[in-house]
Amino acid sequence: MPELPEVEIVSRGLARAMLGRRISGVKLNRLDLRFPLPQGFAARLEGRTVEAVGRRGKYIIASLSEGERLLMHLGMSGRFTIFPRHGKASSLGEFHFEESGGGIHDHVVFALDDGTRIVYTDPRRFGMMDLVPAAELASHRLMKGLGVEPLGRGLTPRYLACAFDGRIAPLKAALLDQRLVAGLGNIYVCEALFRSGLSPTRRAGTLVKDRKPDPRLRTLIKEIRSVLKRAITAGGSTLRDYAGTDGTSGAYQHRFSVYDRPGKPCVRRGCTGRVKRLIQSGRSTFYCPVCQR
DNA sequence: AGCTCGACCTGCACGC
DNA sequence: TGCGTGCAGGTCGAGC
Repeated sequence: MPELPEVEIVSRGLARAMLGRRISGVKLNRLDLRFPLPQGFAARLEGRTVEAVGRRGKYIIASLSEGERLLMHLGMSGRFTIFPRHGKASSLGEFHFEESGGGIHDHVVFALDDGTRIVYTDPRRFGMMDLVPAAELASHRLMKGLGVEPLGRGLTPRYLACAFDGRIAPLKAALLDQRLVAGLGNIYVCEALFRSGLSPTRRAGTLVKDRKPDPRLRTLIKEIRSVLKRAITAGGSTLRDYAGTDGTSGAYQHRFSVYDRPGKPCVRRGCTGRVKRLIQSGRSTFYCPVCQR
């Protein structure tokens, strides 16, 4: 799935297509995504104007007229594709407008007043959508527990020291915990830890001394931001099914140092280690046991 | 409270 | 070719 960089790119793509547009119609092919779509979903969207599209963690939030907020998550395999009215230039290649949104996993289709269609496709249906009044967004059960934005001001060595203090969970697991930092996923945690020279198996609490941040936390934050920004610039990472809203693949997967490279030599200059794969809390971790400590 | 694991769902790559 | 197995970018909630 999409992690923060991929979600950010999708969010920008949606903003480009939807900003200032009125939703003229909504077609629901399936109501059962990760959670059932809320009552009256289509009717509550129709006629609303899109005033903003943004991201919080891995959630995309569209602000609609009359104070409605459309909350969306792509899960593992969710994807939005934008079909302009005269959709000939899309990188998806040739297609017919009438056929967009008719695929077996095309669950939701938004039609905009300028003829654009936006299709939500999600084979595994781990994604979700919900519609809530603006005033209730912050207290939404999926929003309220989210931690700081990794690219925002809130992520500081002091914050991480506070979050990690006393925790025996592996550093990898702590960074994947959306309640601490919102938006990191399996790929970019592996990559950021590699670049930081920190072992994913180290207990998170070992980077806190007397409630003060270990200097390596500053490096970790720097590398987290660096890897996320580079990935955004590269258009995200495409492993299987991620694509931007224009159907194009990302390119960051070609830049992985450790992710999905088990057995390959460590790319750090002078390091003789090989990338190792192990399972942590049910998910693959890739790292160099020699230079990550 | 913190942590791990199973469950959710489909598709694909692999080995036999 | 066909089938079984394991794996996949996430995260919620049960159970220890």
